[in-house]
Amino acid sequence: MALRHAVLAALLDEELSGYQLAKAFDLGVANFWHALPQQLYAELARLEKDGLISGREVVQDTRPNKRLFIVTEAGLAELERFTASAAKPSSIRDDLIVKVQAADHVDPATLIAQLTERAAFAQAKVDLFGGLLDRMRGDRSEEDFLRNGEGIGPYLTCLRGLAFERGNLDWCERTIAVLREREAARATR
Amino acid sequence: MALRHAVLAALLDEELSGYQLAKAFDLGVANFWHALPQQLYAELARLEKDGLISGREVVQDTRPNKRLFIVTEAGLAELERFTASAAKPSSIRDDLIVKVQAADHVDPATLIAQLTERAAFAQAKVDLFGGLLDRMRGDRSEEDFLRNGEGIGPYLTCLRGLAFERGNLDWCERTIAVLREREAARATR
DNA sequence: TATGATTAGTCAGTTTCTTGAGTATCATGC
DNA sequence: GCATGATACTCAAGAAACTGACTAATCATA
Repeated sequence: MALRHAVLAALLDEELSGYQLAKAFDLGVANFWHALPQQLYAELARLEKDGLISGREVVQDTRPNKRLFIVTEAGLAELERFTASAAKPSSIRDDLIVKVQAADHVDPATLIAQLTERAAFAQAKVDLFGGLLDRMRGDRSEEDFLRNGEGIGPYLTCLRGLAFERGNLDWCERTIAVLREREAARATR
Repeated sequence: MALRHAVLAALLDEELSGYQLAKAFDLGVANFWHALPQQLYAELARLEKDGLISGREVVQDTRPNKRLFIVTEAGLAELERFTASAAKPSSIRDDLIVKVQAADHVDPATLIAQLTERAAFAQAKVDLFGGLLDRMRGDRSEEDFLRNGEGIGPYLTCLRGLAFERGNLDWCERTIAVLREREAARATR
């Protein structure tokens, strides 16, 4: 039951529709969780049923109507309770790392192609997160913003996302370089 | 079906029992995947049924008997196929980051406690991975080992694990510092 | 004027992961 | 001499996540 709390946390700062939430949780801005639209709509229904969020219908004439959700008092209390509960340690779960684990038994060129693709993806995320941080910070310095600003939660999680993707990028580049060097060494042997 | 390939990759370098695998995939050395014993035993059974690994009974007199598994030719081919298939981008999924996302609405002291705990955990992992890397590398330099050594797959994945935990550690410490400073600023206001 | 993309969602089915309990033997420490 | 923990594994049930298909309107573009 952690998606539950991720949704609550996302709805704290803005009133969002299921559709908007889905965009945020899809590959993109979701630097602190990931989920598919189906999961989110289901979770929103459960959260509303349990009184942790409340939705209001917004009638639109040019677009289909939508429902916007906000966190209730009960929802905030639930988040507070969640925050105090023990967190399980996060661990990496990544196809690409599994592939590299098998590096000694598998075609290096294939691996390099995969790593290159991932590096590009990571770079795009780094740029995206960089931009998001700039926007949140406005014209203030990071130190000033974090000391005195409002809404630092999203900023801090975005910082983690940025560092994570930088880590991905560095590792991909390093690994590509290693594999290339070994290929070159093998060719001249 | 990625646990499947994670198990195959883990069995490439050593012949392991389900129990040993479980230890590796539990909180500990599993720097490239995570799974519980029940999942692993089930996956091993499936893999053997599909002919991707083969097990042999080892009779022990002081301990319960065990079955050791190795990857078959078919298993290696399956890994090769997997390596060439598209990898889905990995994303973070972490309770603690959800909690920090809600930082503006939640008790800072609770958050700091959680972050401190996680920082200690991350530090332990950093130490563990550092030691593992030393052992794999032996007396060679990292450059030399990665250029000419054998079994660099596990080394490279361990490097990613190390960087990831360093990232966790840095972020926890930074976030704790920010929360403390804001607490102090609030107290004097 | 089709074609595809975007907004806004729903439904069904399957796989994967987690929780919890249980079995059995042997070694170690108090 | 009895509790604790390690080795080695199994079974069942439930929660969470993923796959894939589907409705229905509007807007952009070629």
